[in-house]
Amino acid sequence: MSEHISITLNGAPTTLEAGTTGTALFADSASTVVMRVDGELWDLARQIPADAEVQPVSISEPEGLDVLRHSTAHVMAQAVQQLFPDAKLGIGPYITDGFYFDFDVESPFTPDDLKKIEKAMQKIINQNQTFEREVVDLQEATRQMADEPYKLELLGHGQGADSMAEGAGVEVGGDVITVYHNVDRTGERVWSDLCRGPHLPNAKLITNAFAVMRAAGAYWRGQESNPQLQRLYGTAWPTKDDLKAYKERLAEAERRDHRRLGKELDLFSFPEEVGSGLSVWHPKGAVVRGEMEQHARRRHLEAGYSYVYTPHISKSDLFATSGHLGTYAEDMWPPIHMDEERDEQGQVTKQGQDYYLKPMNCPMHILIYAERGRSYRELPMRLAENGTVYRNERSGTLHGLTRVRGFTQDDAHLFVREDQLEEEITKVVDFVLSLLRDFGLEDFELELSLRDEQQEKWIGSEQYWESATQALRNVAVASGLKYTEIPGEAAFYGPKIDLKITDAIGRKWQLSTVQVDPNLPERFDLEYTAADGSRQRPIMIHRALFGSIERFAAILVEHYAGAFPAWLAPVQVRGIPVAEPFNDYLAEVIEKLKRRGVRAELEDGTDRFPKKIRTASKEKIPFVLIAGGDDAESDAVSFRFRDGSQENQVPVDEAVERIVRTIEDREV
RNA sequence: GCCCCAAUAGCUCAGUGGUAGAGCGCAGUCUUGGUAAGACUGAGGUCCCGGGAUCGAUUCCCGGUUGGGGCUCCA
Repeated sequence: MSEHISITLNGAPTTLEAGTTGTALFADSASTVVMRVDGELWDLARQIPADAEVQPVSISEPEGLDVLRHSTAHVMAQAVQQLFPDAKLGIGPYITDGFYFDFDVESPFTPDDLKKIEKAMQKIINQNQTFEREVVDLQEATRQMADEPYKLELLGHGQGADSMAEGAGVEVGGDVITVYHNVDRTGERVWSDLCRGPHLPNAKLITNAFAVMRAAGAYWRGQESNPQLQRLYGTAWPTKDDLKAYKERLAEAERRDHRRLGKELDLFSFPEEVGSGLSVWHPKGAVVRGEMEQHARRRHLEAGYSYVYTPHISKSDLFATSGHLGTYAEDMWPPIHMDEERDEQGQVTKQGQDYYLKPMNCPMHILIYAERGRSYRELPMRLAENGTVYRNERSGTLHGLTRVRGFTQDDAHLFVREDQLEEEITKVVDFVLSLLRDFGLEDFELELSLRDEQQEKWIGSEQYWESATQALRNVAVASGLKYTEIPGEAAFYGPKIDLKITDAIGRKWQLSTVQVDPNLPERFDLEYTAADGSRQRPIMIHRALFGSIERFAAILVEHYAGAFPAWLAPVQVRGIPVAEPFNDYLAEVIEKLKRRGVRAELEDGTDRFPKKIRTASKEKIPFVLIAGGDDAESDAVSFRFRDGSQENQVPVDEAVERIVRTIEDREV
């Protein structure tokens, strides 16, 4: 005699016997790993309540993958504590493409340990362990976690428990406290963790499509003042093929890595003698960079920007006025102390001065504005500079060209009247997008950093915030791009819009930033004379487009995997004669191209023909021109393109035109 | 800055308590006839730097430099 309840299953009303679990309901769907009950993810083993709205969640959909990875993290932690009984548990959430788990252990994990852990995990998985959910009260949770100091802290015991670390939400954070037990075939609880869940019904769903990827240090709760734990990163996928595809994706990213390609293609380097995070650009890299700069420069001039040049170094007063020495000092290089004189006793007879390398260009541009009185007729005034700045980045943060200690910003500062703000912001964002598209980037996302409700944090008038925010929002909407608003992320003086791009293999990069700033004009007491003769204060817009030219070049290297479009390619054309007798014939063709401004060269070395083809191919040269008997007879050349395709006996003049046109049109 | 790992020829990397190797690249010679590696010969090394224990260190230990993976931070 059983009671029935009605529920909504996948949107359709249906009835069930009371007490039915998800396991029973979805018994014939092997890929279902959890269920969504009234919008929340539940373990299948839970009983479905009356009137619930229920949907199955498959292992291969995003939320199912999260669960798979979270459960794999539990299995890993179980394996670690099996092998290292003294290891204390930190947190173990799922992340993009995988998961991690933090441990407090005596000594860090070795590569050998990782293999052992993986093995132990496989053993556990093969045992068909299940995950059991237990709802407990604080007291019971405390009792069960008595040996886990970090878990106790999450439960609110100990210090610092009030500030929740990111990721801690997977441990606690629901309405109730739950502990998950790993239960073996005999029904015995073999491992437990404080955890919100949900989990897979059975560990065997992990199959063998998982891997422990690497070990790294990580601070407890992400705070430097906290103890450093050992973090193990892992990944898990529904099938072995998915895991293979993931590893292939990583391998592809490695092949495209700008540090690797930068060396292989002889673009740039970081000489140890120069110093950490400081790049030098070799001839080929300088071509790519130079083309980028040249093109951007032309576009800027067309858009009404004026280029300026400013020094790399300045007396401290400038950065005191700008406020950088107050708020940004930690990121600045230590000062150079100049001009101090002392007498024989070592007493200072002439006071010295501190000079700083500039961490930003804005103060310099402001000085240009402030050099003389300005009229409202001069605004907007758009000052642009490829300005090299130096920042004292912490050594551990440096990374290839993307995070360095000296880099060149394609920086611009726009001085505008308040009534011009909205229009100018619109123009700037449109300009940024249009220029980035010239470089073959298409996949953009915008991020609006706005103020929040805490009024006292923000300076400036209501009207100013209103119009600046509205301008940014309008332009975001009009762009048709995906955008998110982040309240509270604005600088204290103004909102900003950041632009992120996704490259050819799906990685996201933060590039351009447009920031509204009435604060620096205030600090430097900037003015212009308005139409009515009154003195007014301009508003500044900071804008970097590539962000850092070096970093942007690196992004392009990775985006194109080193195979630059012809207009950016260090070598655009290589002529390869089929055999030596055709050297002179081909040399003439190359000469014609050079006269048209094409970066073309003749390969007249002693390698044999196929070897020369291979070499050109490895250098990713866009056009290989080949000439042999058939070509010479008909006053033609043959194309070999980067993809291996070819086109034979193209008349020389046509070939030249085609190459020149491809470069001019910035085609691939 | 903190934790871990690494550093050997121009590059990628083997290797060793008794001062060192491969492939590619480079140079030379002989070659060169149609789309990803012709053959041979050769040059090239302060085994990152400094200190220590050792009869002896590129190898072991300590410190530093640079790079890498993370944490944190960010263009």
